[in-house]
Amino acid sequence: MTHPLFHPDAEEISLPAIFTALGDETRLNIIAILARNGERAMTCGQFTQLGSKTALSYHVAKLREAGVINVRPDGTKRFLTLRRADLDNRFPGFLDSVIASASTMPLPESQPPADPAETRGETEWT
Amino acid sequence: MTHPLFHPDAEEISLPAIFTALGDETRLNIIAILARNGERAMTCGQFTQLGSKTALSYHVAKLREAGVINVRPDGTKRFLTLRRADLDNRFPGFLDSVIASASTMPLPESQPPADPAETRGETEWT
DNA sequence: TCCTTTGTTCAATGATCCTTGAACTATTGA
DNA sequence: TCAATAGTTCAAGGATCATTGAACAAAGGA
Repeated sequence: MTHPLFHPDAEEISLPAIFTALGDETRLNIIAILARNGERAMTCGQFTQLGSKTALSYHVAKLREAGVINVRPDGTKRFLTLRRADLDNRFPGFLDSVIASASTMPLPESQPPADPAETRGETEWT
Repeated sequence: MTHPLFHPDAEEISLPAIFTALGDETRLNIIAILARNGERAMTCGQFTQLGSKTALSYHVAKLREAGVINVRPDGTKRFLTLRRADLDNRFPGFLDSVIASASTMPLPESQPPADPAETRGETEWT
């Protein structure tokens, strides 16, 4: 990456932008899977059930630009995490209720078990 | 109205549809104003600050079709209410967190004081 | 009855969205 | 150095979206 990936500052995250980002089934599923995975980071490659490589890249960018997730490049991979702290700080209770509601939705298919190498050392990332 | 207005059943309300409906500033403002007004119903005419007559009709229909609001025709008016019970039942805590978050957003302009005749007897409507 | 109020419908327009495949970049491992 | 991996970018496509003005419909009041 010549440019670092753009992430909005916490105080710039807007509610309509979040809703727009979550108003798509693929993206809502990404969030649901991320939440289900605890604090561990995940790579785009773990979401192939949800769409093509290109589509995922597109949707992940939307979530990032809306401020919902953080994307940290590492080698050829991108580690995705929910921006829990920022969202909780800005809209307390909102993310939890979204996750709780989203977890009642069926996922397209269960994900393959995570490769331990892919989540190593990711829990302390902010 | 030759047809009664379509409203999705409570169990048909989908999360992506709600997000899509709320992912527009005009519609989010409608919700914020409705919430701020307590349980009282409001008419489209009370939202003219948010857009043209035609635009409001469009956005109100979107919110209704997504299951976020109830629209009850009465004479030449339409009384709008949040579908609090249905949403709370289906996605507990979600609406409250949306309202709490949305209430931190500035509204385009303060609404004129409600005409008492317009809210008479509306609090028990479900 | 006629006029006003309130909101809907329609067609048109431009914008934005989502998906696709092909081509590309960057990094890693052999 | 060469090939594989992981993901991005681009252009094109069709679909949906939001806004506008003009015409319309339904109800209520004078």
